[in-house]
Amino acid sequence: MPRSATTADVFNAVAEPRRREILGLLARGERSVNDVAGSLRVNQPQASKHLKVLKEVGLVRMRGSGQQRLYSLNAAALKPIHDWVMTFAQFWGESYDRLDEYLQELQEQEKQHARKK
Amino acid sequence: MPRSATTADVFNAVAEPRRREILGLLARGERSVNDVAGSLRVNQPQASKHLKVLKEVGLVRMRGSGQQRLYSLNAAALKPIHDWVMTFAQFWGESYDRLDEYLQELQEQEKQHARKK
DNA sequence: TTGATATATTCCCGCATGGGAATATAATAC
DNA sequence: GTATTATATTCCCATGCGGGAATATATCAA
Repeated sequence: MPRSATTADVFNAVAEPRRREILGLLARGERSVNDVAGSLRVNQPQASKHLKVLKEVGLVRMRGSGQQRLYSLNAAALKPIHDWVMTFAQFWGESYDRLDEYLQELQEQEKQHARKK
Repeated sequence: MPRSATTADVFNAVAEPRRREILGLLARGERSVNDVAGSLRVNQPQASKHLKVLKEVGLVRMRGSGQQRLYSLNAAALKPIHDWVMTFAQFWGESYDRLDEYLQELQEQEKQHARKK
C-alpha cells in the first residue's frame, strides 16, 4: 500500500508547505486563483491543483464571480489537527500549564451543548 | 519534483495515521519496539520503520536497555504544528473566543523570558 | 560456542506525488 | 461570430512511499 493520498485527510493535505502558504494567504481574505498564484510566485496550474486538493478536504470554499473563482478559507476544517496536537500540550512545559484547565472548560461547554440537543 | 519525504519535517512525518498512533501510545510512557508493534497490531519491521521516521524528525527519543530499544515521546517537536494551527484559531467561533486573550498572555510571557536573558 | 530474543535493514511492488508544459474549458468583451 | 482573460485539466517524469517478506545485526543466556 502506498502513501496516503494528499486528499485523504487534512493532515496529508497540509503536509505540503505551499498549501500551508495558501491557507495563510486566504486567512487574510478571499482570493482569485491568479491572486494566489501571483502572491506565492507559483504558476497558475499549480495554484489550481493545490486549491483543488484543499477544496477536496474542505479546507477552502469556492464561489464563482464572473470568470473568476474566488477561494476562501474554511479554518474549521483544521480542527482535527488542532484537537490532535492539543492532546500533547501537557508535555510542553510551564508556559502551557493552564492549557489543561482551559481544555477541560472547553469540554464542559461541549457537553452542555450536547445536552441541549 | 515528487512529494516531500516523510522525514522532511514534522508535518510530513505526522501525516501518516499509524505514526500518530505511535505518538499517542508513547505519550503514556516509554515503550520497546515490540510493545509498540503489539499495541498497534503492526508487525515488528513496520514498527521499527515508523519509529525511525519519527526519530529522524525529532519526535521520539531512543535509548538502549539490554537488547531492547526504548522509545519515548519528545512532544516539544510538535510545537511547529501547534504554532501553525493556532494561527487560525481566531476563525473557530465562539468556543474559542478566549484563545486570543490566552495567546497574547503567552506572548507576553515569552517576551519577559527573552528580556531576562 | 550455540540458541533465543529483540531490533534493524534490505529488496520488492504498486502507486500517488508535485512540477513542467501544453492544452482544454469557461466567461467576458467586442 | 472572434479575441481575450481566467481557470481547470491532461500528460509526462522521477521519486519516495508503506507494506510484505526475508534477512541481517545485536544482545543476552547457558
